[in-house]
Amino acid sequence: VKEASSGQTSRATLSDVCRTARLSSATVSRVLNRKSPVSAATREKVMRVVADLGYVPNHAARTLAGGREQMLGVVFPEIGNGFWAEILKGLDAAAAAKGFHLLTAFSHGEVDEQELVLRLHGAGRIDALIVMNLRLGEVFAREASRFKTPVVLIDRPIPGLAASTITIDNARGAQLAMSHLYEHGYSDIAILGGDLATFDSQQRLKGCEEAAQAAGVKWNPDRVIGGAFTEESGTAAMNALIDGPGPLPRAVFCLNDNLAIGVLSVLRERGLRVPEDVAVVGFDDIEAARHLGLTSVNVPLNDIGRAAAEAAIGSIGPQGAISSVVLPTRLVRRRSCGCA
Amino acid sequence: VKEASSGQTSRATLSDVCRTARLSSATVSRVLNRKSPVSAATREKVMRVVADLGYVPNHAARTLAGGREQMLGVVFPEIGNGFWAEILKGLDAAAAAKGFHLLTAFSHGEVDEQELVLRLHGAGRIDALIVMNLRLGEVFAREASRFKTPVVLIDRPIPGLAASTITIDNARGAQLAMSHLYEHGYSDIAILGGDLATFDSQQRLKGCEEAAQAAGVKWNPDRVIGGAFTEESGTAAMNALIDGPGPLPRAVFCLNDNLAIGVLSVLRERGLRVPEDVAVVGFDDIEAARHLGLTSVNVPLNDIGRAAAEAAIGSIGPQGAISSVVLPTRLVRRRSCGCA
DNA sequence: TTGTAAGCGTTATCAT
DNA sequence: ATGATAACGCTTACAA
Repeated sequence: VKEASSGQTSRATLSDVCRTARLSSATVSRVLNRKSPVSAATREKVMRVVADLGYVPNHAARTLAGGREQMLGVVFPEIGNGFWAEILKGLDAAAAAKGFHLLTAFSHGEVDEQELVLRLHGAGRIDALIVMNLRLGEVFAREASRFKTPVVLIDRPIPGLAASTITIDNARGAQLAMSHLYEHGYSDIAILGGDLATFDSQQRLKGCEEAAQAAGVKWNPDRVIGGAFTEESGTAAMNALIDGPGPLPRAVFCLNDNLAIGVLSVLRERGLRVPEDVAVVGFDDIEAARHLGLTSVNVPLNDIGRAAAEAAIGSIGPQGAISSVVLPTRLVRRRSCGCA
Repeated sequence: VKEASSGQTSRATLSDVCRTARLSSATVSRVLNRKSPVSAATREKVMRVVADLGYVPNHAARTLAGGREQMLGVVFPEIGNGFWAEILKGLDAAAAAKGFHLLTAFSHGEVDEQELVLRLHGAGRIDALIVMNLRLGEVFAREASRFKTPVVLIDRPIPGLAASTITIDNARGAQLAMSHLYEHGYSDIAILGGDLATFDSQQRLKGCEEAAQAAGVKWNPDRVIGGAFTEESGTAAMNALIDGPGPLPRAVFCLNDNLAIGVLSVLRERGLRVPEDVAVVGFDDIEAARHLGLTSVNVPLNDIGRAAAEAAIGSIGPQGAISSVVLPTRLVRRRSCGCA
């Protein structure tokens, strides 16, 4: 064992192993990489020396010599609901299972986002890139499509970018929520959304409409209220609903839980009971939903991460293939909709 | 621009730049690394060619040639309260500001933990390692102290490991909480903890005792109840408190918010009002605290991340130094303690 | 100020 | 089955 002046172990190298084992680098490399012909005796000797010396292959050298980075780049938006935390766990589990590491980064705005993506790519630090919910436009998509590094999109496809995508069944989730509300006997349901032009919004709205048709209820676009996907937007919309000229809806379906949290607080402050006066259902099933007894559409975050990692790893190399998976959503029933 | 058969851009290399600019690799490298003497004209020419070719230095080669990885390893416990999410953001911001990337990994249990730490080290993929709240024992510490890679500990120091540490002022936080409760006029306060042998627990308990002394209240160790740092443990303890022979405490200070959440739910179910019948204060100020109106001791997660990244980066290389910082905690007052 | 050349630690292609 | 040896793309003394 070599000792540096500081007294710390300086890494053993391949040639240290070669010297000690009296073998060539080729042979040692072969046993280390489980490549073709090596005698059992040689293999054993090498393994012993490796263990003795505490040798661990240098990653940079390996990569440079043609290997893979064994690393997945992951870019999350800095802002946002914090979904990425649970997704990241799923990513990690799946990546670790296949010997991959995660290089995570947060983007701050669109410019930063592009720079980040380009930089991760360019330096060749990653074998594949996973990006979530970003604002990357089509111009960027065209540029990105020239990358050698495969890309996995979480949340929505980007037109013009040949990338794997992991999405959830937004329409089905919304449909489940609305159908459940109809089953409770509520027919006048207001729908609170954020930016209605969003991919997610569009899909969820489609699900709402399908549920209405299935329930034989006339679809009323006037009951759909846009805004932002925030708590504040929820309180504003609910206040408007109460103070406005129209009748108070019997139920409110919020296109995400943040909106629902805002709605719930308005309802409580103004003395309206949930679900007796107004029933409320959210979307996303964030942790707060549990604490508030909010019925909500669950999004399988962990599975999303897992699927993303698998898609990413599966798309690496010449054998790699683009894939896209849609994960199921399900309704979690709590107090706010009228269930026990 | 070279084109691979697939039609994708294959990365330009240093020598491509050299050839195009009619300069030597040394010169180009110098301008790229802002090293000593290069004429303005040369610099400009190189920069133009670099831009033209879309050249980005290959990271593996750079590292192999003696550079740094520019990468911080981050190991979080897979289980746990999800604190790491916010901490990670702080880490990312501080690391990105200094041109470092983050290699994140989750540990599953103690064995996996050690293996993970050793592997990240061994492969030489990281310049420093940041670990949070792990169960690494002293045996491991002795081994780890021989690493060349510096280590930063988040949450608590490990005896025998020369590492930088980022901790919070647990004692002060608990003291603030208890003092506030005393100020409200409550003198009979129960303290709910998890594992009381924990570093955090010990410090928080010390703070409680100090607050009692400062308030002139006799410190009663019998009012300290151990268990686990979970919601379930909180409900169990609160039920015991209600059903037990002793008097119902006027206030409960929970050593973390999970416990407090359990307490709150018991109180609601059993018709006891908060804070009129029993006041409750938690510790950690997790997001649920806001939704529940729970007064709690805030932990500056983002700052922890930032401090950890800075400590890590500051400890790299021969100039590196071990540092340890204690971050302040503060009380966030909401309904549950008796404040508006 | 710029160029030459020797590594850095692996992998992989030849021979042997 | 094993051994030379040439890449891989970059940094950095040392020369010029």
